[in-house]
Amino acid sequence: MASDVTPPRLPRRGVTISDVARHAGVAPSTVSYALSGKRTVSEPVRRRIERTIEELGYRPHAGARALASRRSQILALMMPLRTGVYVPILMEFAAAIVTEARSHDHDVLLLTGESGSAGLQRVAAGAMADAVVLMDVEEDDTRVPTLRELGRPAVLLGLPDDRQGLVCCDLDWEAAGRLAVASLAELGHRRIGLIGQPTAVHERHTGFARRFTDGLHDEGARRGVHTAQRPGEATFGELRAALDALAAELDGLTALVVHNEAIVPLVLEELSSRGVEVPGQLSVVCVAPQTMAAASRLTGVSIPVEDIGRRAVQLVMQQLDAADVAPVTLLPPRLVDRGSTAPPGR
Amino acid sequence: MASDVTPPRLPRRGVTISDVARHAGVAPSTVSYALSGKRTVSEPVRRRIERTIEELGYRPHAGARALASRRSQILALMMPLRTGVYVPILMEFAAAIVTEARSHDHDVLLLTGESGSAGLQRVAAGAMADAVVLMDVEEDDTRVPTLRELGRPAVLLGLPDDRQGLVCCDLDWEAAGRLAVASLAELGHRRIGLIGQPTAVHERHTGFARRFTDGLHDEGARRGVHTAQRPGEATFGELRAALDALAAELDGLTALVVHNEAIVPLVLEELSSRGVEVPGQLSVVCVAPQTMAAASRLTGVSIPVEDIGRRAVQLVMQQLDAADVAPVTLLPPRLVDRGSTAPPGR
DNA sequence: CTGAAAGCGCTTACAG
DNA sequence: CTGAAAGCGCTTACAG
Repeated sequence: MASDVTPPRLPRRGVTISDVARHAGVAPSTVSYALSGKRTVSEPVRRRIERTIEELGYRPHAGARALASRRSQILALMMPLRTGVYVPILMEFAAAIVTEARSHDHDVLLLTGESGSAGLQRVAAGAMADAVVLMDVEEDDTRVPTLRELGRPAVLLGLPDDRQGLVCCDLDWEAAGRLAVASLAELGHRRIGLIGQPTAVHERHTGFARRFTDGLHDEGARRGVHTAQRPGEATFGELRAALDALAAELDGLTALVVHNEAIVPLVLEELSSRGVEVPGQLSVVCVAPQTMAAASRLTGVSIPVEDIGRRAVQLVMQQLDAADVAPVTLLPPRLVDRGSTAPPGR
Repeated sequence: MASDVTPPRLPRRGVTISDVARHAGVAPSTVSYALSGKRTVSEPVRRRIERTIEELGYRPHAGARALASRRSQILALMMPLRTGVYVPILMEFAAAIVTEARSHDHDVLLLTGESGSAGLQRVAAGAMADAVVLMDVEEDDTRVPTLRELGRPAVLLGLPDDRQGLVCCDLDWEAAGRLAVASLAELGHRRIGLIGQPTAVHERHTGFARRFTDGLHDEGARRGVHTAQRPGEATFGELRAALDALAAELDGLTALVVHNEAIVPLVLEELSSRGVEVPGQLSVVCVAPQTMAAASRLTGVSIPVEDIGRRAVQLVMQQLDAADVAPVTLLPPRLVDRGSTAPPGR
């Protein structure tokens, strides 16, 4: 154990704002104002302070700042890791949220696991976080009542049934479902199948899945188009069964909508191994993030993951700035044509 | 805009430790000691305090605590999102780290993006985090010098070339490579192909990929076994080319090692569509987390993601407790037989 | 076993 | 345009 890393490395007393003030020949308050810009500071003084900060390597103590200003500059991100969710999308959300938060001078605290309400309580009531963003919100989400009690600025990614007093942000999933069907219907398709989210996601009553299928079926009904759906599970066997079931239910299926990121590559492979030409024999529309490689060959309703994440942070920052905020922000879906749809019939 | 959510919701002056003290008829310090356990508090007093805390819904102010105690109870997790990394593993690490951190009464601050050294600086020098865990460490990682300067407790997941004074934790990737070859060699295989990490990962000089291949080839050489490798990219076309190239280079290939999580399902599908029986005609060993569904049909060298993540946090906590810590902790790989290997020859 | 007090390092009215 | 001072809400020696 002779080679062990000698540890403590005590938080060596850092440079404080008073040190900076002394070296620059000003009062600590002036340093503070120079840093925050909340009061005008004369050019020469400001320059002197900036130079001193640089020289001494001064960094404001986060805790002290939080205590005095009543702002931690921390945003809590609750990201439950539930079965059936497509993890890369979660990470893309997280990255967008971190990036946008940083641009508002905030850091992001990551809460995972099932701690739900307890985590919210600890982090918000203890003033560890100024605000919170909740991901993967269910229709009847247990975190909602807690969130309301806390009375902290928050944004939910998703729409719970009871959203009184809360701010929500999401893709307009119903419009996405409509768009998928409408784009195919206008090409002349009359029998459209959907491979959707895994059963686990539906059973959990995650709103987006239901809103998407509602939009899709409703638009189909409005246009006299036959639609049918099967859940998408992540094995070839189940995928094959689902495709066969759709073909059987919709005799003469000419178009397929895939709302399941994990399955897109499998669908492509399966169709090609069956010798089904896309779009010659079957039109395919997928619902996936713009960034997803496997989806790059398919016409799709793109999920603007980065936009949603950034917007969520903006909404939370506006609340911190005491601005009025719309209770529901739904981002419109966009259809990106990548050539995998065509009029039906060979 | 009449329906807008009325915002500010000012951080309504919370209950403080003095409030609790007054209501319980004790000094604030006694409340503090009752909470921290750093001093004995008589049973009746402790009970009174606990009841009062419950009644008033008291939560210590994180910033005040950090300022007074010089501990933020926050662990920073640097998770660069680089191309070629398998995102679900990152999330599994993150989840394990959050869970273990919570069990040590710490929360996790998430740093992504390329902020590298700047992020470290801000978070550690500003006392926002007590310690840091770095993921996806490269052999010549630019964050290493900064980390050393900061002198904060830290653990690197991975082994940089220069690790003087640093604490590292990882799977023993070289042993994993040896184990994969040894297990096949002992069955009698003499020509073993490897589908490895994507080119992007190798080019970045991420140490684990090189250590794995070094171990694999070296063990092969020691045993007089022919080995060859190709990078694994995420499309069927490239996978087919790689398999063909391996078969050509190792005429009479009887075993395949797959060290690429994203590709495991594709490999299985491709082999089955080629009519190759596993393990009858080809033995397959994959290197993947135990939790990965697609790998559940293959004999594998399992990556103990959760163990590594938890251990990393333990190592960082030991440093915070001023304990001596081994500079390098390598977790041994484990072979899990799931029946996809057999002696060669039909 | 418990209390009174100093101090952690900032921000922000209050003065000038 | 700038300074002196109070205060944010805790923890931890110092006393008893």
